[in-house]
Amino acid sequence: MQENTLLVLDGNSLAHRAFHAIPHLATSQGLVTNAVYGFTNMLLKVIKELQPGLVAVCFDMGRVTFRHEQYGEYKAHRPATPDELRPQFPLIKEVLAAMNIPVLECEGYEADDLIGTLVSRAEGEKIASIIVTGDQDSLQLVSPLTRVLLTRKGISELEEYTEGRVWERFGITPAQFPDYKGLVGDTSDNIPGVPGIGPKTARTLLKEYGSLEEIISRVDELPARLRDKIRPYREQALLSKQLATIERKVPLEIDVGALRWPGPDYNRLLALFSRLEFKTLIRAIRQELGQHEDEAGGHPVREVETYRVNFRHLTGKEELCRLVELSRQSGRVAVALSGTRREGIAAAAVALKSPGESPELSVFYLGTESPAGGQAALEILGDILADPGIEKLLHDGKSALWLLHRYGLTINNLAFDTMVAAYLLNPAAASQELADLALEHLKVVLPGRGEEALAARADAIWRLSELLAEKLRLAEMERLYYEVELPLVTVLADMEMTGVAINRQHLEEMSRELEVKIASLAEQIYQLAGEQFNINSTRQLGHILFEKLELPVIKKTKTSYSTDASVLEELSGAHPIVPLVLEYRQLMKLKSTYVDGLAALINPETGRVHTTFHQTVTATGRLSSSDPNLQNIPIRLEEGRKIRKVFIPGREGNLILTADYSQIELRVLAHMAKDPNLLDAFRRGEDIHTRTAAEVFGVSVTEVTTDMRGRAKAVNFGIVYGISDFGLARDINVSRQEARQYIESYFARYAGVKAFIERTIREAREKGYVTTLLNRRRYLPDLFSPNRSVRMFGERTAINTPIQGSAADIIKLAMVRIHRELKERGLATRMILQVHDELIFDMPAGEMAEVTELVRRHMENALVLDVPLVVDMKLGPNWYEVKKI
DNA sequence: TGACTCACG
DNA sequence: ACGTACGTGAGTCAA
Repeated sequence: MQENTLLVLDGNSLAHRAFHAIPHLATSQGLVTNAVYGFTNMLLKVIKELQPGLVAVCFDMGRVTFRHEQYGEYKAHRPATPDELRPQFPLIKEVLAAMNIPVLECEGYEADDLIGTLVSRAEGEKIASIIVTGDQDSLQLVSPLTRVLLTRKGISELEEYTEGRVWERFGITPAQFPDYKGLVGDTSDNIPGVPGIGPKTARTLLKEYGSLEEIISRVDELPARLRDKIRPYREQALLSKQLATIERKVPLEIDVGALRWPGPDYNRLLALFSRLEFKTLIRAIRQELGQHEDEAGGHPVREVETYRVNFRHLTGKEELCRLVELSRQSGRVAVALSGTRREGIAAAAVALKSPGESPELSVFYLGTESPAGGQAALEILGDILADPGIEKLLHDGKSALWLLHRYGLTINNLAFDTMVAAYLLNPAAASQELADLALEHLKVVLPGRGEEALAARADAIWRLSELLAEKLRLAEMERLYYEVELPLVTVLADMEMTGVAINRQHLEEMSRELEVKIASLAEQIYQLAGEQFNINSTRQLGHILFEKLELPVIKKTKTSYSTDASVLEELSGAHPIVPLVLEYRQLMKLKSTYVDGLAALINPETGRVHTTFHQTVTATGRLSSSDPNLQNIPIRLEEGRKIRKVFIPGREGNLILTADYSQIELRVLAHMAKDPNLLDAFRRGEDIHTRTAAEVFGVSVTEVTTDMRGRAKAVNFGIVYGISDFGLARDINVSRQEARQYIESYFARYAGVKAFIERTIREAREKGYVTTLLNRRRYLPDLFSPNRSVRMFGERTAINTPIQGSAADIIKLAMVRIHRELKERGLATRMILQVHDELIFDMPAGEMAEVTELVRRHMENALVLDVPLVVDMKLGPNWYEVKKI
């Protein structure tokens, strides 16, 4: 700690910098926070680096300062503070209050003057100062005891100015800054200076004469050219200097000693950050606090209210049996597990309510690994979890199911999952971790490790369940939660555990074949390039194509030449190396991601891949899949499509059944928009793209060419994505004007769709969010961005999310019902994958009639829309050779 | 870790 | 004069 260092920040200057440096940031409720975030981030960073003993932040106050009295035009052309920034100042001051950092303001003075006054006083007491600002004017305050950190492009990069550095950079001493400004002026502050005198002349003059006053008193010595420039503007120059001079004697009552910094009020800070949804900052603070607590013999941070709960560590058989009793009496338990999928369950904590007891909520800890009673603890846990008469509340129930899986244990009656509930309340949140939810909703910091941490988690799950259940009710998402998302947790767990069988021999064969092809392509590419290089490196490839071979540059990326497929396709005819690179890329992708990547994830025990489905990741309500991602297995190009041959049924005599919704998103659109033309097309069972082509091109359905249909298909896609002429033009390779025409004639023929789009955006602006058919919600803070392109992005999202999200609602509802009926009927067919509009099953051939009927019935009737939902089914010995049935 | 590229719906 | 299609995850390079 630098006990005798004073850190002073220019609040106004830094807030402005942060506002312009941080692209856009807002809470889920639309509160704009970019400047607060940027400012806070920077503040925490400098404090951490500099460890100052004294801290203050200065702000401007009052529109009129003493400088305006000296010169009415001072800062006359300064643009008004943006509307998005102004309300962020009080928030910044709240952050400072929570940080225990004094805010200094004085009527009629600018932040600079307060800073000047503070550092002058500090110097008087031999205290070193560091000024952080984005304003060059402060450089005049640099001295042997005072340094300035100036923000450089953005806000987090700071450049340190000592006396030496000021001289190097500007060729003047810090004290000469006002003189310099007096000559050169400053357009941003509307300080006039002397017309015709630029930085170079000013520097030379100051080097020779030292000060502006000296220059003026000896103006006759100057060469005629300069003399005539300066003489008529003597008064203006002196006034300019006066305006640029920082006042160091502001009548501040505060003493430098009073700025001694006691450190932050962590509780207040965390509560504020959770209100502002600064997740990363919260995590950083929690981590820092964790470190402090771990320091042996160090001082635990007492002012932080880490959440502590009383709990009982159960060991004896009797006590454990008693827990089952208590759980039954309670009727519901919140359970937190610790451990990993590799190593198993290490411990569990159970929270339950004992009527009449005080406190009502009791928490129990069970060590499942301890030699004494570990086995018994696990059995007791298993009994409680399996008992359908006891409601289970968990955070991330699917992970818990996986942890229990190896012990042959499961959960019956999963009554609440806080992770999934929080996701519905704000699907765009960066994290749904329990610690973050506890902070956001319960305003407590969960402890990091140990028995008390697990106990606190169980307790928090109980409290969050009650809180989030009420929030779901208020948001009218109870049906979506209890009928779809919550039961889906178990469905997804079953799908993951079943896994997908893989033909490993076939996969290895493909790997060898690809290896040979890739090596041969690489050889040919090196030949044509005249050297060996890494074809995978876009930088090296760019060098070869655009520098060595001098091919025309079509497109640039932020950092260099673009070499993506669209560029290479355009260059295909220009040099024989280009098509080879395209083919190399394609095969390389297949080998590394799909062939070798997939092989690496085959579980040696089951011979299958067990993907993870993520239920709380996407902003729209879709699922995602990882490790491996089985939702992006190639299909569009034949070479890649062959990968699907390795996805096989898990048992002899089984088949792969696929069932996909036909045009589900356009059907959802037809239903939501109630457009007569679109409704009619689907009710008649027409080919939707052909019909659209006929409408847009004004021909009869029989006259539609392949090309017309292709364009119409792109228009239909575009509508769903929130269309733009630019995007459409790029996609189908026509002029922007032509794309514009297609869109116009589309909207002329489908006026209901146009009205739907306008209505959706309007409602989104009014409410701040959009909803799906089952009332799934997505907040759209982008709609309120001051940045036009961000705002338009928000508008496209407003269109796409209800459509994409409603399709997700529908297929999830179908999945829950299909899973339930397969189970009820005791069928051996297993649902193994979901790919957004498609379900894939591993099915005994003998169950075909029953299962196809069941699947179709649930998928087509998941929701009743104004148009029929149509499902296409395919059957085969693997995922490649499936034939329509 | 971010940028780039590319696979899917 | 901008800068754009919506939603994901994985592999690779290069700092």
